[in-house]
Amino acid sequence: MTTRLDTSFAALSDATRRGVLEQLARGDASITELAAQFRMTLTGMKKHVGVLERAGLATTQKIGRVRTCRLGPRRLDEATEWLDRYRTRWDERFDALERVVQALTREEQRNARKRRK
Amino acid sequence: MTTRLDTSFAALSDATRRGVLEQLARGDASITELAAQFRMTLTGMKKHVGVLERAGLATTQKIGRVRTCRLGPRRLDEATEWLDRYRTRWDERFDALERVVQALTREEQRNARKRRK
DNA sequence: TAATTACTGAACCATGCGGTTCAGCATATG
DNA sequence: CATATGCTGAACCGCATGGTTCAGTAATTA
Repeated sequence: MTTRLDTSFAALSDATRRGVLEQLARGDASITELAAQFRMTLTGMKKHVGVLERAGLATTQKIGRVRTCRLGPRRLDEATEWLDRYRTRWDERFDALERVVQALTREEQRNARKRRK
Repeated sequence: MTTRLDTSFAALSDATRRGVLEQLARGDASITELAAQFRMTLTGMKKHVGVLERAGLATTQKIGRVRTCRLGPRRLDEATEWLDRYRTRWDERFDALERVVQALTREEQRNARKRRK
């Protein structure tokens, strides 16, 4: 089973596609324009845009002979949400670890003082 | 060129690996335990752990014959950072779009009122 | 109408991914 | 010592990916 989260993260795992998203955030662009900017074939760029489209990160519309690409619905929320939830637990875990380390350190210092006595 | 961001996002694009991370957030685990939980070969699970390790999301340590896996350094910050930066611009863009739409709507309403006169 | 432009689809290629099996090797356990 | 356990590496499989070329088709422009 391949979830939407899978396709979102997979779409983001390519530098070219992240670049395209950043470009689209600055304004709509045609396939030709994107292909030129990233030094790539039209066909190649179209595939990347297809991936972004399937992940819901971009939408396209063909008017006349030019296909205009723009940012899609805010599907990134899912990815961000997962990272946030996960990072929280991660941080909790590291904080707990730190507390243990600090406790051990204090213990160590007490023992050191005791030894010096 | 394949950046660290690439490998981070790629590592997160698989449901099994995200599951492993969630599991590790609840506590350390051996390869055998993880393999059992996700109904998979030891070899298969080891590969997943390897991917997480290479992405800096997990670390492992072999003591005796068991390899214990735990969460790695907070490498996720990079991914979160990118998403945040990107989402900001995204939202700005959508907000701008909304303002335009609203402006057009108000214009439309004014015209409608004018027409009714 | 002729030429150019913008995209599209099929086919191909090398590489990598997710997963397996199988044959080991090292460490515990009886 | 013998056996079971836990992991590891190599090799394989089917399929997806990132990219290309080539041969179109449809829309503009001269």
